[in-house]
Amino acid sequence: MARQVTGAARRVADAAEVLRDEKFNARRIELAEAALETLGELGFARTSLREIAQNSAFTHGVFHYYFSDKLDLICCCVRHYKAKCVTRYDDVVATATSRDELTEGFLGKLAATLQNEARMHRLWYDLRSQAMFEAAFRKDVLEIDKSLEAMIWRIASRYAELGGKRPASSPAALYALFDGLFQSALLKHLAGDKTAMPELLDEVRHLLPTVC
Amino acid sequence: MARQVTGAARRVADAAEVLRDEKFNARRIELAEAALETLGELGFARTSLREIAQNSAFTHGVFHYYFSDKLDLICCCVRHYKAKCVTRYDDVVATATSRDELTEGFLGKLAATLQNEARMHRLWYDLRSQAMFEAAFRKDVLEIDKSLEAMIWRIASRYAELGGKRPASSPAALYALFDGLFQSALLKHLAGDKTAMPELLDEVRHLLPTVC
DNA sequence: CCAGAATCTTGACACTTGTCAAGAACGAAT
DNA sequence: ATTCGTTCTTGACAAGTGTCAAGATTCTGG
Repeated sequence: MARQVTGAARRVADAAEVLRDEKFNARRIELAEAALETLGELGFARTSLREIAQNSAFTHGVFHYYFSDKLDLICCCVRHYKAKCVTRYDDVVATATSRDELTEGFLGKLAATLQNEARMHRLWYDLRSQAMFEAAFRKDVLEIDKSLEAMIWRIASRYAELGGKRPASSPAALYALFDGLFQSALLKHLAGDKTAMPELLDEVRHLLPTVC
Repeated sequence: MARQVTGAARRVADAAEVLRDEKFNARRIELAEAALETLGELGFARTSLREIAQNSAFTHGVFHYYFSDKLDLICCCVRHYKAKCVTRYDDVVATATSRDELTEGFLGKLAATLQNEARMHRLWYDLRSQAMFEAAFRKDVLEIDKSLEAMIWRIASRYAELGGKRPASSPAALYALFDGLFQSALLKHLAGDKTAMPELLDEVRHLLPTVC
């Protein structure tokens, strides 16, 4: 019977495989991030593997080394997307000690993200609507929606708490309200409507006291 | 100089041209409706002219006879879409004489449309998100959004009026709220979540008194 | 230094796509 | 019946696409 691998040798071999897996996953994430850039630029409908490759450090064949197919890549993108934005307002929530402070902080971040991350947001709306057609995306998209709903709930809860109250509406309703206003503002903003931003901020400023 | 056409002959010629234009437009609408069927089935990303043709009485070449290109066809579809759904609840608004009656009527129609017209609604969300990428769609999509906002406003106004009140929120906020809840319910419904419908109806039932 | 494994590039294949134009089919006027 | 205009079909073209596999390149372990 062949000599068995010693415990130490086994641990070394295991560690090497774990490291290899980590490198593999890191590359998958790198490719997913490149894909998100292109998806954000062109949208789901017009994003090809060759187009993604052109905006990355690799050529189109590499995707088939790391992903079973294009759909697998896009699913990885959707899953990775979550980590990008569901804690956007948490520092405002954590540091605000008055309603005015929370309002101004929240509105400041809202304005910044609408202005500076418009592509990422429209990508989110694109992917979410694709999830209605593509079953493979739904679980992750629903999970992200849940996280975003929780994010809005943390803001609303804190705002209400600072006034000695509780939010008047459910998490689902508050998320629908703020997300819908943001989406509408984004479409107008992308259409070049200069009033989109001030109207959004104004609307949210007026709504916070009434719903929380 | 050649004899001029008589007034009667001119009128006949003009009438013929008007009739020809009407037939031409009627065919454009017919093609747009066929396209909407396929768009509803497959989504914008996966809808080709050949696919549309297969689900119509024509072959792919006919689209280039009536439309300058595929984008022109899709724009016609978006414009035509408007006529389909922005008066969905008007008869409920017109006939209800109490808040309970309006609520039950509205919820009934909401349930029916979520159940029976799910594809049309996901198409709307698809087209609206495509409008963020494709400038040619934006004007029409913003117009449809305006009409839908007005539709929700008519319901909310009437509901408030039946209680001797006025809505507590703006048209934009109410539309964002109800549209967002509906969109979320649609995604869950399409994902096979049986609780989507009852949760939506319950949420709306609870919200109406608080926002109107 | 070398062998083998891992990683990536290249190029081909089959297929799809939008667009275009020739011409077939149809309808209307004479 | 014929001619002309309208409408539609057919088929081709160029370009793009996802996928696959051969092989080039790089890295690692012995």
